[in-house]
Amino acid sequence: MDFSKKIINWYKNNHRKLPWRKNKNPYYILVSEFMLQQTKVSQTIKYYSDFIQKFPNLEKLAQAEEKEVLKVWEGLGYYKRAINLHFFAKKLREKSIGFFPKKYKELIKYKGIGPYTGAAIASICFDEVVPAIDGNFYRLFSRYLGIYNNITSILTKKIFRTLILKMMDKKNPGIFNQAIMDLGATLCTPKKVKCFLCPIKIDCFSFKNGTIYELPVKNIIKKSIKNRFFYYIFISNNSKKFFIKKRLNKDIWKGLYEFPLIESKKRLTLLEIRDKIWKKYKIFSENIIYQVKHKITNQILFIQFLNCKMIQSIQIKKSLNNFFLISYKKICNYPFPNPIILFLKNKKMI
DNA sequence: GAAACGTGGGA
DNA sequence: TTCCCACGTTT
Repeated sequence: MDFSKKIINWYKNNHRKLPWRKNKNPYYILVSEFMLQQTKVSQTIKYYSDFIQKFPNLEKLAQAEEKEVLKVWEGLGYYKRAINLHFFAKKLREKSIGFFPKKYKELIKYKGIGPYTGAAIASICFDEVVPAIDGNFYRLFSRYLGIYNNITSILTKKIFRTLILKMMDKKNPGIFNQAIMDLGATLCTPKKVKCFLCPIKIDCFSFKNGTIYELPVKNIIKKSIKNRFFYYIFISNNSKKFFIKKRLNKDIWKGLYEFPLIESKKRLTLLEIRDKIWKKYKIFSENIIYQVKHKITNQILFIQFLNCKMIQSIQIKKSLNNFFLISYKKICNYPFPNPIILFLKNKKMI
């Protein structure tokens, strides 16, 4: 039995039962594949059903506002994915209702659909013979074939693509792709491999040589970590409203909402914070009422929240003219970054 | 080609 | 606690 036959047989009996695998509806695969970019299956499952319930099809997604889409995405990270997915739905509706690109080469023209996602959709939904090469593929094939090239280099990626294309099952490319992913996710894992259950171990280079953990090879470039100090001002009044605005800069959390902010490269004393808040917003702030350390790849955010009583005056309105007031009841309509969610939970507002 | 973009889990 | 790793696309 050849490689792809063994893989497909194994898949028939051992595949994971995932919510988006109930049929080949391209919209379901599209949503799941966007969520799965840089995200584990277990985390995706928590969001997928809510997303489909809220936006059951492309048309409903296209009609939605961006902040509704981001609200369902809240906490999942890489928020640009949600914006790109929404943009994709709107773009398709411009062409004609019901249209969905079916070819790999068409799919990867859209923002947010790269070689992996394009191939996953084209193969699973439309039976195109293209490998959906994700981290599982690099791990599994480098071990199986004994490839010691650095998998982060462009040349290696091309080599993998060529080799895998030859080994693919030409009749069931979608099943083949999903089978490799499942095998990589459940048996041929980064740690604690389960070779004893593997259907292809007898031909596996690394299994035969007892060198499973040598592969895959990747060059890890250690990057310096940037510290950032965020001071959020929670300006609330008696009628249970507070100021927020949307983050627009080319920075983290684009599209999410936040309170008025003072950012600094260094830690500030309470006096310095109050001074900066006064200079920027013409507001007297009070105390630090919550703090949280938030880590992102290559960044550590030291976030403190200050409270502040709202006094009606023309000066305040001017200095906060980019901000708008929302009531506590409307919190559920706006997407916020995780640290702000933590703050709102801590203050029992959600 | 390198850096940016988030979160969760395990050692 | 802290560190390290896993996970695709864009610019």
